[in-house]
Amino acid sequence: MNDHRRYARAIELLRAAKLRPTRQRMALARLLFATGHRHVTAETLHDEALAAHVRVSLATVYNALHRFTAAGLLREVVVDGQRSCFDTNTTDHQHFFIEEEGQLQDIPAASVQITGLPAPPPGTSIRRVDVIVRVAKVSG
Amino acid sequence: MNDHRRYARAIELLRAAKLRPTRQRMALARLLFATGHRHVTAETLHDEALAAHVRVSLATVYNALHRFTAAGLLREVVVDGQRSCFDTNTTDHQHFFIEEEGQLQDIPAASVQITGLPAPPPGTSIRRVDVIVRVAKVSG
DNA sequence: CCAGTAAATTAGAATCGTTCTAAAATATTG
DNA sequence: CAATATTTTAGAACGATTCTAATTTACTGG
Ligand SMILES: [Mn+2]
Ligand SMILES: [Mn+2]
Ligand SMILES: [Zn+2]
Ligand SMILES: [Zn+2]
Repeated sequence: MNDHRRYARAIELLRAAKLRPTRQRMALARLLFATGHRHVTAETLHDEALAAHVRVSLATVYNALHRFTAAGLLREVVVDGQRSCFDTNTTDHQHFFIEEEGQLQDIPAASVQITGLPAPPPGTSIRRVDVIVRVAKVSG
Repeated sequence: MNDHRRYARAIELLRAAKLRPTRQRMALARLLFATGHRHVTAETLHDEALAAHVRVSLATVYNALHRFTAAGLLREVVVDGQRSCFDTNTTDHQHFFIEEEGQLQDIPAASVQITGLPAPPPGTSIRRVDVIVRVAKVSG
């Protein structure tokens, strides 16, 4: 799926999710979906919007990220206890997390196999299996 | 294991980590290590201490959790972006996370196999592979 | 179009988990 | 015990996030 297609799909899904296509949401959707997969925090996206001369408040960025996530356009990735990270790649995949940089990097889902998972606790069902491979820089 | 023995073990662990065995640390170590493996947050441990009539500040609980972690007595588990969770089980293992309850449950490491991990990004090495199986309650 | 209504945006306050500060208390060493 | 280093602590500060309530914007039916 190319970028233009993804952006078109985002607008489509906004409508399907009954989210009004406001100036702010369109601009954020474009930043998020028009140039390949992204991992953003509320603050990085807000900074990016301001740099692109899109006037939008931080509160609206938070609102949009959560609405987009609820609509299935984004996925939240938990990497550290301090900030939320949002991923435009909603397909099944895992992440490298570079500790020094706080940077995420996708691992194609297909390459990783998880076997031998026991049954979930009684009365529950598996929603998602999150794999974070924490890596650190090495000298050399 | 009786009280006296537990005290001895707590002191031993703290000494090995070059941490002075203060009243607060001993009490927290006893709560953490004397009754099987635990998953705690700073706040749950603080509440527990107060309930056990151990006078200790929340700041000291945070300090202790971090010192214990640095000393290898605890491991930090990231489950959501809002709070830090500490695990007395420092062996290689994974977790079920019950979303409604915010509860962690151990998965024995031996049962799970992860294969097909690609090489880490250039200039980095793998520190740890975190697996969180997110489960939700189902009716029935 | 327009008016009426619902939804969204916003600045700023509030909240919450966590960390920091700096002063008092405690442990260790000699 | 004195001298020193470490620890504890209350409370302030912090940073990410959420909330509030007033304003603005989008939609709908006429
Ligand atoms: Mn959230
Ligand atoms: Mn926080
Ligand atoms: Zn990703
Ligand atoms: Zn565990």
